Amino acid sequence: MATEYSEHIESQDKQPRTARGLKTKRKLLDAAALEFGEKGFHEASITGITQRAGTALGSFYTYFDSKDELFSALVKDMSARVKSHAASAMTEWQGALEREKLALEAFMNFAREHKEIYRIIDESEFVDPASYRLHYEETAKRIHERLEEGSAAGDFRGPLEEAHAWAIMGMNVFLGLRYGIWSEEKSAEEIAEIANGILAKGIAAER
Amino acid sequence: MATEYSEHIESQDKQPRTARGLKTKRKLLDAAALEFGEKGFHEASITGITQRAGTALGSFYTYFDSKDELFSALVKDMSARVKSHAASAMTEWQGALEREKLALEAFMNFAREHKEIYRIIDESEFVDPASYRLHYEETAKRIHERLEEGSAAGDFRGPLEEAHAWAIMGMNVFLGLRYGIWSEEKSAEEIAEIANGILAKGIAAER
DNA sequence: TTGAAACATGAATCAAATTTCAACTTAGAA
DNA sequence: TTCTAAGTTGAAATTTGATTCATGTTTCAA
Repeated sequence: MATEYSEHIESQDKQPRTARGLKTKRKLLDAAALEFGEKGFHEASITGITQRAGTALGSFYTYFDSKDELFSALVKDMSARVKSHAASAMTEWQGALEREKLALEAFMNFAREHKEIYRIIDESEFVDPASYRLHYEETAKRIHERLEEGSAAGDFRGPLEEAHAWAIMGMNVFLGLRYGIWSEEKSAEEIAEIANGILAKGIAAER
Repeated sequence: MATEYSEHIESQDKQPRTARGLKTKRKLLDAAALEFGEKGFHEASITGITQRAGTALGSFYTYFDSKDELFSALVKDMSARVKSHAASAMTEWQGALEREKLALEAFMNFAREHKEIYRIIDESEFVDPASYRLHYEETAKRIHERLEEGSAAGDFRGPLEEAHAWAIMGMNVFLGLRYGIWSEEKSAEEIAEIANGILAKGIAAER
């Protein structure tokens, strides 16, 4: 074993060692989020990224091994951001049902404010499938945990399976695309209320 | 006006004029569906497509103007196929709720049998956004019409809006991805039943 | 203050596809 | 049977953008 610590963490990208380097890497990351969000992975170019960042083309390779590696890093970063944003929005809730409403509302607002994040995660299905899958599997797992908690608390009927979580996640993602990204004709609250109505009582006529 | 009919339908690709040509174009289309489905748009190559089709590289350009144009044609074709498959599966139904179940079940089975179609439509979000949008807007419209019909028949509560249709579509698409494309651990019927349970009565505890 | 490591630069290199094209073959109407 | 339009072929031209690298500059610990 080597005596140095953390020396061979493979695929860890080239870390900056000075304040200047850190700043440059940050600029590249931010520029890349914009460029990828605007143009998509393939239309985006390293040239475009470095131009936005205001650095030389070559500087890109001081911090990243390749275009793919950068995209991958970005997806993981965005995924974490979505997660943490949702979590922080679900602090104040009365019941499990209301919590789901807050989750969707937060997601919708986040999508509106960060359309580039939505697009990057979505495109990872084709550019970095493993990250895409991980993102949605983890998201589904969190939803499923909330559902089971809700069942235990008597708010939800049981048993609710993983598939219920995927159904809810799908609803949320498509509503986010349609009413968050494509148009903002309706408020996030309004949309969240509609989805919550489905979760509360379905769409069947009163018995 | 020209006397010939249908002479200047722009962007109509180069139509074959003999049986041989028709056959070649068909081979290219089928090969392309496989190639795009397997590798995705950017990893796919014209070379790969013509090799699969067993034609020369140059023959591709006898029938298509570009790789993009071919992809676009394919998306529209696949979109129509999904639509018609779903429609033909929804013939025998007792009530509006059951009809939605049949629709999802059909979609799941179709996704399993034609994973390449699922992928091509999904990737069109980035390669040919207009077609992607059209596909989902039309699908949502059809769902919405079914919902309104269900309300009128007294099966569904009213009023059900466009957003309800998008929510249902999102559920279906994500369940299709998770339990149709990624794994077939559960039967389509089982998954459709779970989703239908949500539509029937939501997930809240009994009042 | 100074020297070595870190960082910045952008022209040049490399790689990988798409698309073109001129020569050749086949289909099918007259 | 003949002749022309339709179709086929694959090597070569183009295009496009990622990646390399030799040179110059800046940082910062000693």
